[in-house]
Amino acid sequence: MRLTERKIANILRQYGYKITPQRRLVIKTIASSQDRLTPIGIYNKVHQDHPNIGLATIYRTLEILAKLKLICELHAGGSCHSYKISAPHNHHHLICSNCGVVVDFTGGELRKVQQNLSGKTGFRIDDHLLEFIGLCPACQKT
Amino acid sequence: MRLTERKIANILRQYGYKITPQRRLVIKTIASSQDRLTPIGIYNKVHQDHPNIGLATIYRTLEILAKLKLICELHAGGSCHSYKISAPHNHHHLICSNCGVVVDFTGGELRKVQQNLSGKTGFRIDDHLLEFIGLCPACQKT
DNA sequence: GTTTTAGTGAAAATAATTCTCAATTAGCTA
DNA sequence: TAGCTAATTGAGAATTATTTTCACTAAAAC
Repeated sequence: MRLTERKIANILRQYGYKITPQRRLVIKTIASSQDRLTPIGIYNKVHQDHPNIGLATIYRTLEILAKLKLICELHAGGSCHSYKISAPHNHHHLICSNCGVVVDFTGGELRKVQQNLSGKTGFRIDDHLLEFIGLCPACQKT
Repeated sequence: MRLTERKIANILRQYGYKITPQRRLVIKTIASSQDRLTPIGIYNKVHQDHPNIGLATIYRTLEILAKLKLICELHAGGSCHSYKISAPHNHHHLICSNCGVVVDFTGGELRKVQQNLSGKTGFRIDDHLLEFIGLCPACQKT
């Protein structure tokens, strides 16, 4: 079920987007990173080997990938606007505030909370955001 | 337990910050708003009656209030960098994606999840972020 | 009231993001 | 395989968001 570069490319194609070398590079970079990456972080990584990719292209690609939910945006721990590859539906994130590593975990625990909340408030709840922040085992030692 | 303008002023004083008219205005504006407000949103509101307050002062004040956890930053539903007054510890937010109204709710449901996650991953978990996003009753009708 | 030091506005500086447009190219069609 | 067409690109300009600088002001302690 894990999203690979190839699967993402196929999905993009399905939606009518062209598969350009630049888009491949962005996807590969995100898919192969353990950490969350900012637009400029991605730019810097890609730029090393492909110095004439433009920053605007990074932003444009991220916009598409986020819209199709192929990547997700992380918020906790200071840095909004950083991204990682999506994991299967209903997953959340555990982020190391020191090294930035992101661990996915799944959990339907929120369904009950959500129903309860919806009943009490009358809101129609569409989505939620759950992130934990802390220190990974390696960073605790140092 | 609710944070009033006066309580916030006292806390600021305790921490050695001066209570200036500008800070009062920012605090009053946030404390009296049902919605989340962006820095510029706050600036615009305050600016109407007090045209010579500077935007930098808004940013500086928000920084202090956030550091002392007297306001909290909201993320879900597109607009990062918006703020509302803090509610008691262990509260989370339910946000209307249409009108921006924010409802606080409390819930210790996450304690178990957190312990479990900590046990499994070895992370030392320090904090978390939980927000629900949807449509409030009023906005569902229109 | 005086003093001290933090806080202020205004403008400049920096950072982040989006837009514009001419040139290029992916992917279809013959 | 070559040609066509619309989507995509890079470069830089434009816009927006945020932070810094600095001379001046004012809050709070005495």
